[in-house]
Amino acid sequence: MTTARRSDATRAAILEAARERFASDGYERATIRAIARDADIDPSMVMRYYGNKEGLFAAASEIELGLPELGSLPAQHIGAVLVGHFLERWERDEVLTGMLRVGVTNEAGAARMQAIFAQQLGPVTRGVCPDPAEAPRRAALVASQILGMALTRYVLRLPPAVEMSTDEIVAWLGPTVQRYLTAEAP
Amino acid sequence: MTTARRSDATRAAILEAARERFASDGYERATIRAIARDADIDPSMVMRYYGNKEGLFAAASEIELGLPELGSLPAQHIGAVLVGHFLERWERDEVLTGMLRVGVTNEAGAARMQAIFAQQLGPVTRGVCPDPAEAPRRAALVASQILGMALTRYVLRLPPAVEMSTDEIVAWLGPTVQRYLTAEAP
DNA sequence: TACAGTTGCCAACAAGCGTTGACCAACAGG
DNA sequence: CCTGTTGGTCAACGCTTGTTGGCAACTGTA
Repeated sequence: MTTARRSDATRAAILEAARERFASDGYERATIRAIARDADIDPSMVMRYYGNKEGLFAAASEIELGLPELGSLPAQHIGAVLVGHFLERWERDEVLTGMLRVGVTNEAGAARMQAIFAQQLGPVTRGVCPDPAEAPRRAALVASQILGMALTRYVLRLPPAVEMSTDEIVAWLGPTVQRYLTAEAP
Repeated sequence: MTTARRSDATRAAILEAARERFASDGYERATIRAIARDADIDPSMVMRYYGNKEGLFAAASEIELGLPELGSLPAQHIGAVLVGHFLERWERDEVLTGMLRVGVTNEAGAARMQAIFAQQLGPVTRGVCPDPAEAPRRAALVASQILGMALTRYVLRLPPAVEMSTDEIVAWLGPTVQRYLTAEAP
């Protein structure tokens, strides 16, 4: 275990500012100088503590989806629970929106996104779909619908998608996700 | 009608190079200099013919989805036809992938995307969903699923999404889109 | 007190960006 | 022929970017 450093506060401030900037501006437009300004420190500190911009991004994009255990839930409600959980997670802060934004423009961001979904959504699906060998495919289908809603609602902001309530979205998307998870392959 | 100019070939070369660059690199990283290099002309020509970078983007992102008339189709196959059409359109060239990439990072790109879907997908849904007043919402739901699949398959390239055949995708997503279009509100 | 390590700021670097204006060659109409 | 328009090149501008190294201030140890 490493002992606390005096610069921990600075490191944390940088990381927080970086997350916000990456989230709202994407990788290219989130400049180190702007991040440093937000964190009220000198740009060179960012370099000292995170090496370079890519290192900063790697450090800033460690994300926990915090998915619930689905095994203990009534099987026919899994879809709705999952959709609701993602919506809640998405509206809590801008981290996931940022990840999406960066994943689209940046190769490293896309890789990070692949890893997050494979490691965190994959296991959840493995327990509930008919043929475990098909779990990755089911997970990808679920991801396509959930990321698609996130894209239209939080990034592109298509008006009808923005105006829907979370309950309505759950009611519409829940059965879709449910089917992707538990239905027999078509 | 405007008569042909000697510079039409140059204009077209710029536009084509711009579309490819915007598609593969996104708005920020697609530099005017790189576009000009691809088109084998001087960067200043881009400025002369398209004013500035935003003008070039606007000119390069006029997109025709070319959606079919759904009125004449068997009502229960609309979903599958729509999904298949989008997949085909998406794989034909990189224009839509580029639009997606730019729409995520750039305000003007997002606006353009809103317009395209409102003008081209909106009318299609209006004819087939139970309550015409709900058409925009239905269109947004359809867009969420179709754009979500495009995102995971063509931009993020999640392996399971890439490996699925177009037929499989149509079989999985078709019923979803069908339900978003024609089912009673949940 | 002296000294080494850490933390931070400052000024500068090279490179790349969008953009501009001067300048030349080819053409068109009189 | 001259003249004005069009198509195109070239060199430069002002600015921002990521990144670097030097230098001052602080902290903890001996």
